[in-house]
Amino acid sequence: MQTKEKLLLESMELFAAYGYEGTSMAKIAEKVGLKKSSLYAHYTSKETLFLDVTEKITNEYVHLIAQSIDNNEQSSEKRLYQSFMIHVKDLVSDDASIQFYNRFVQYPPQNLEKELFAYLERSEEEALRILVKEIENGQTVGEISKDLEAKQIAHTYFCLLEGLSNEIIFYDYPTLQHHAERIWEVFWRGIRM
Amino acid sequence: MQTKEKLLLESMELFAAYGYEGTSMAKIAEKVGLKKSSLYAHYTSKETLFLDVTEKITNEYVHLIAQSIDNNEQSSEKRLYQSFMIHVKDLVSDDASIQFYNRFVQYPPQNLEKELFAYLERSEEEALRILVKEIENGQTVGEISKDLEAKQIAHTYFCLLEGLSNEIIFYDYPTLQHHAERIWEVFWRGIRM
DNA sequence: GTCTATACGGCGATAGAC
DNA sequence: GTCTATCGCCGTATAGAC
Repeated sequence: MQTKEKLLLESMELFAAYGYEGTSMAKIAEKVGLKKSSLYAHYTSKETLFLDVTEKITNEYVHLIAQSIDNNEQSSEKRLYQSFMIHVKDLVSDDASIQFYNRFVQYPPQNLEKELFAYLERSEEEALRILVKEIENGQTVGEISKDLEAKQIAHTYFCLLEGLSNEIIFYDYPTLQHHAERIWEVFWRGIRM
Repeated sequence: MQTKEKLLLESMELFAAYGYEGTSMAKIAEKVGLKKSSLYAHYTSKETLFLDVTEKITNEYVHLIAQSIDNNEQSSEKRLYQSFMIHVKDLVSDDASIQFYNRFVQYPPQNLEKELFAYLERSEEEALRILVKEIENGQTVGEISKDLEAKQIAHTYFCLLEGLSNEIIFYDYPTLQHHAERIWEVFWRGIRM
């Protein structure tokens, strides 16, 4: 792997775990196996490095949502459930890119809010669009109630995923997965025909 | 107000907004109206100040949950809805203590994880206990489905609140409130008799 | 209890040799 | 592109006068 790629990956993991201010260029350098001054041969500043990571992660996020929905399940219910559980699996398996995304959506570092927001707004809209499409499909085939707006349902879906992401810290994999299944049960009862 | 009280309050607001590493003793001092060296007459370190804030906030959090449930509505549905919307109102009205709580539940500062966790575990359990009690009551009087466990429903409830807290950054008050009402609709459909 | 002054370390970033 | 050396700044924290 190229040094620059490695730099993006390793710094992303540190940012996800310790935040922007909690991650120093020295720590990144150590993880990559360089001296910190060498990092500046690849990036002119910590800020530009962070924003490059952000760009990469927001693109991956949209891709992940699209792919998880595009599974081989027959019914809309099963497709949505599969997608939901894939996301949960990524959460609990310590997927750093998901953690990076969730962390900085909520708590952008000072002075970088504007640039960050530009990336995140784009990906949030795109992810919502993908989900709304699938839900409308479920409404058309008569699986999902037409009393609710597709957008409203999609918002609830993401809201639950984000809520679940907050609980990783308290529970282990089997517990959270079980928990996610119970939450899905409540959600599905809420939107089914 | 005593200096020490003011110190707790003002530093809490800064921690909530900018995180632990993002908040310096100098900034806290400036907000309180002191020089930063004077803070050390009240607290021996930034860490002990932060942990004192944490203790205060976790106590307040449990109190808030208890109080919001203890409203004058007649039905279980209305009591739970009221409580949900009070929490949402606090979220959108920039209630710093709620933001402090949510932020550090998810992203504890390095080296303080253990101490923080001790406080948070206690308050999370207590808050869950309070909600479970109200839900069981709703099941007894026949408003809420007995097909679901009360604990499972309570978890979903908190999960939605936490998910909603993630969205403050994107929406204004009326939008988020409307959004919360729509989410409640889905939730209630999911748990009602 | 609050101030001024200061210690000391870590931070992001740069210069220049190889 | 990576290194050593170094800069200037800001972080937490302390000493001592008032």
